[in-house]
Amino acid sequence: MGKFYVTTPIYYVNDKPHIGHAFTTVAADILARWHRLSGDDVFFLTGTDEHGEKNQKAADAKGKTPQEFVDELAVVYKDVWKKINISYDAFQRTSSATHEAAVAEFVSRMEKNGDIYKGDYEGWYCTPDETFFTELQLVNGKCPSCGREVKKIREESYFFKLSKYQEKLLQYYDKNPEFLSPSFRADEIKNRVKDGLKDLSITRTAVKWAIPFPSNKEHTIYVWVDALISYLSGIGWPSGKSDSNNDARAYWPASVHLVGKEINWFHTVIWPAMLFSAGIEPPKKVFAHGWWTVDGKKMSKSVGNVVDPVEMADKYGADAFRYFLMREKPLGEDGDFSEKALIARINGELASDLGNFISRVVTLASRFDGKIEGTPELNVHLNAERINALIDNQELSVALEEIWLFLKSANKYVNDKSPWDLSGKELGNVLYNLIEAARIISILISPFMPETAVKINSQLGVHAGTLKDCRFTDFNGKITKGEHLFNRVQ
RNA sequence: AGCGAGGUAGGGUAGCAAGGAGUGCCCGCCGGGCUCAUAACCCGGAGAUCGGUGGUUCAAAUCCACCCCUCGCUACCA
Repeated sequence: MGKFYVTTPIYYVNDKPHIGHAFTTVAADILARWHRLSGDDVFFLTGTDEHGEKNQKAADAKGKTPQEFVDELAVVYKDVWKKINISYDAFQRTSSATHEAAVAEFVSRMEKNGDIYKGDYEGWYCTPDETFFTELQLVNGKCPSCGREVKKIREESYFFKLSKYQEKLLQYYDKNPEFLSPSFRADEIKNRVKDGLKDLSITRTAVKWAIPFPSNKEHTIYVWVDALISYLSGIGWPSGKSDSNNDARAYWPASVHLVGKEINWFHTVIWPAMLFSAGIEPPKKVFAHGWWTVDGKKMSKSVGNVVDPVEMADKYGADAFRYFLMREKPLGEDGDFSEKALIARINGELASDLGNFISRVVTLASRFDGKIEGTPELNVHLNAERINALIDNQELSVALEEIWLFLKSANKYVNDKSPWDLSGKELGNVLYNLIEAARIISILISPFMPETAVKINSQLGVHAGTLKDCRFTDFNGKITKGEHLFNRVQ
């Protein structure tokens, strides 16, 4: 029984959550729930990244203070997570007082370590887009997003000596091969680090809605540096006080940061280097997940194909949506979302395989007036260790596949045994195997589909079990036929 | 351009590091079985020059070389 600390990125609150946010957060939720089932001491952190010029401008436009503005947006996130049953332990906001204190302390430690110096930041600025670009990003010397002229801007900035940590990072990667996950991302990062690291500009003078730089209040701290430190401030670092009233400092180093592949660089290079500088151990693993396309196209506001998790949960149920996200593609890979594919999985796997199985088993058992007992026979098809190992390795879609193999073997067992032709002890034995299989399946799917697990348990008349209960034992429940778990979508 | 990932029946995937008959899974299609169940469940079948060319080998989806195609990343006012 170990400690398990999992994080989602803290999301930039410029818009409401879409399927991408939901995907990361559901995956983290399942890892957290699974580790709770296995008896681990779990802490699950999510939150919102609330500083930056964009929020400042958006707030101005609405005649609100930035704080009022982000207060409203943070609630939107919390509501969505509630809707899809996210069981986070703390929700960290970068505009909170405890976070700001943590950032100031962290940056001061970096400075004491001699890793911060004053210099000039130089970049190409596109005035209409209000965005900075690097030399490399420019397309034919023009703005890469709108194609218009850009101008060179130079301003005073404090820099972090990222370059100093090149060797130390490479050593850390080699000693901790799991840190760069999935493995196919490792070479990508290593090669780029080997090519050399440039020092990082970590303060700004133009952004006011941000955390002040402690030793020069004319400057504010670059939002990414600010945001990364939330993984520490969210568990109460350094004071023991946190916004969740929970001193959880002992959970560090994090077991796994779940991040999108677009922000892998920040988490696997900049963040561990910052931690080295502040004298803190890096996280054990950063897992970069893939992206969703929608109906084969890139998801974007202008195309109008952004998938709203709340709409999906309303239409198909939170469990079905969660199941689809985890089953359709491996966490690390890209994949495609479509309602057609979602409906296919609901009808084929949730209604037909799972729902129908529970239905037929509960009906058979509820008509039986003998004692449901016997000898385990179906247990040979259950591979709980493998499922556990797969989830430990973030292979959630394969884990579901493995659970479904067990489910399918149970469905086959019904046909092979033809319990409708049996009676007495013989029937009691078949029902025993089926009911126990149903009870174990309910435990195994509970992290993925918590609402469904509750429904199955209530039909079987048993309490929610843990991973220890995933074995064939005596059945002591009371069967009550209930509603269908999932209805077919026409 | 550099770096990385990928191209396997109609669609989607696993297999590739440690070569051994195209082996597996899901959907779809065709045929059969069953009647407990949500027209569901179970069984069988058809369908693939494993992106292309060349090489290594007794043997290549798997190793090597070259080529074609698809996709991602390329960092700093997110």
